[in-house]
Amino acid sequence: MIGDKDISLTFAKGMAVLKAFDAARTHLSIADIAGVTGYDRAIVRRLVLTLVHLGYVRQSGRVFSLTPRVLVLAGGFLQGRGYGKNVQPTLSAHSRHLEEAISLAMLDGLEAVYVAHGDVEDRPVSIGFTIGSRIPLLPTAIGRALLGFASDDIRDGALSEAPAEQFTADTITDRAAIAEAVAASGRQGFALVDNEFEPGVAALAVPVGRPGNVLAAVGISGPREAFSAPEHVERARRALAGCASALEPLLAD
Amino acid sequence: MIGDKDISLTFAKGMAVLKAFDAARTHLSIADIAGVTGYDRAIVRRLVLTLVHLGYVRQSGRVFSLTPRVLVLAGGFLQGRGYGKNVQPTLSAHSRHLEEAISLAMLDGLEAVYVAHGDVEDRPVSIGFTIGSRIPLLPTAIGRALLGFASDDIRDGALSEAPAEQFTADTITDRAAIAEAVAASGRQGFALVDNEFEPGVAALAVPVGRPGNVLAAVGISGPREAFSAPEHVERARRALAGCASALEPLLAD
DNA sequence: ATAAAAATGTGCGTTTATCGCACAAACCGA
DNA sequence: TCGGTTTGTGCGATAAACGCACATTTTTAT
Repeated sequence: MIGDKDISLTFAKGMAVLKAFDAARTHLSIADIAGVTGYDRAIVRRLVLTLVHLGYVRQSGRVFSLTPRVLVLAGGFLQGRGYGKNVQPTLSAHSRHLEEAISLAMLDGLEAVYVAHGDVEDRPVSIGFTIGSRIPLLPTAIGRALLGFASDDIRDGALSEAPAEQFTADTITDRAAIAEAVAASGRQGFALVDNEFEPGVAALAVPVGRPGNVLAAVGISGPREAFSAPEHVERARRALAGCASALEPLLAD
Repeated sequence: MIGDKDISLTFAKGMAVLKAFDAARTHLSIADIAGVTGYDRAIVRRLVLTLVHLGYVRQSGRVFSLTPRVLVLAGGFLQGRGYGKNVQPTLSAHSRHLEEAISLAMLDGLEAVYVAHGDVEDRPVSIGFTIGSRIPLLPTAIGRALLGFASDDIRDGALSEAPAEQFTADTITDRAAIAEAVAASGRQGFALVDNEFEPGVAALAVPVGRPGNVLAAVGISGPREAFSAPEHVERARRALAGCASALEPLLAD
């Protein structure tokens, strides 16, 4: 465990300021950031000006916003693992073959993060996820696929601590019921979620990796009607499993 | 100008440590990071352990590497501007229509950064760029398209300070000649680069925005033979110009 | 247009966190 | 197994950061 003496408080505060800029908050004043982070206004001022100085944030009057330079930090992760050369083409090829846009996500604490995305023609845009989008674990197919193959401690931790928010009328929020759904996902090697996260939307996901060591999950989503035929679901499941197999060697460190 | 007293040195050091992880360096030891950043080993140790504590970096033995959580920082930029709902679908639709994978990049200091990417069937993967990939300005179509529409000070600064590296035998490295090519790009509203950045590859790019206020650039690349027919280039230019027009309102702050 | 409220800029004394060195311990490579 | 390299750690010194209060600027409401 990292001791207090090994933590740089100033750096941690700085990262909290950087993190204050998110999907819901793009243009923030010093007072806004102080509100979000809880830090004194003078602290926030120095830290955000440091980000401006480094080029990660721009200032327009009293309002600050992120610059594309923050993408370079993500590029450090994606480029370093050859995502552009290997993962993305694999995902794109399987998306075209399945004629569904396949997404790839990874566990990140008590949620998942979109890491890559295959594209296909004329797919309806739902929530509009991008690389870096956060996905709740408990009500989503990708989340349940990840947890179903996660190690015991990670799964149990998420099942007891991840937010169990009501997204639709059908969202299961009872943690015991979610645990059972996750266990079933683990046994059958896929997760199917119907109308629990996005109204009118179903999703199917398959883990990448092996039980106890989940690297990622791949999944598709669409109007729930598209998932009502069992043979269609089975065809999609097989295709996602094929995609997962192809991706596994590319994602192993 | 931000005064020294408004800069947090510790936070700036921390960001330098985070930035040490890049396309070429994914797994780094404390000694490696100290080498890359020039900071004392003890400083580096505290800062990288802070990143581990915050979940952006993982430690395996003596080696540290980025986690998917850094993508969430990028998500702050992408999600906040609706890239998933608006920019990406527009880029994808234009890519399918043109039957070429169109990339979107933005200026970032003395280089450009890939921000989004359209996908098409069976496109050869060249360098394997991803979101966050850095692109040199002087030898690339996207770079020249950006500079051709940039404000005078940005363009002149880049022309004198951006690296003028020799990527191929055909790379123009004479700054006066590059300046002329950039000026031509600005006048004609597009840049065409042939075999200057990737051997055997040509690229075409169009700026998004208006002269003096460039928001981004869109571009395609492929085997130079594909760009040899003037009517093909003109067709692609028109399509990219249409894509740029469609994207402009989406990218304006 | 004006006044009040809110936000920001700034200086600076105080405080705390960070620095950085040296030695011990652990790890790695030959 | 041993030597070289790297890392862990403690801790006194110091620099950086804190944080408060007042001045200034900006914004909002009337």
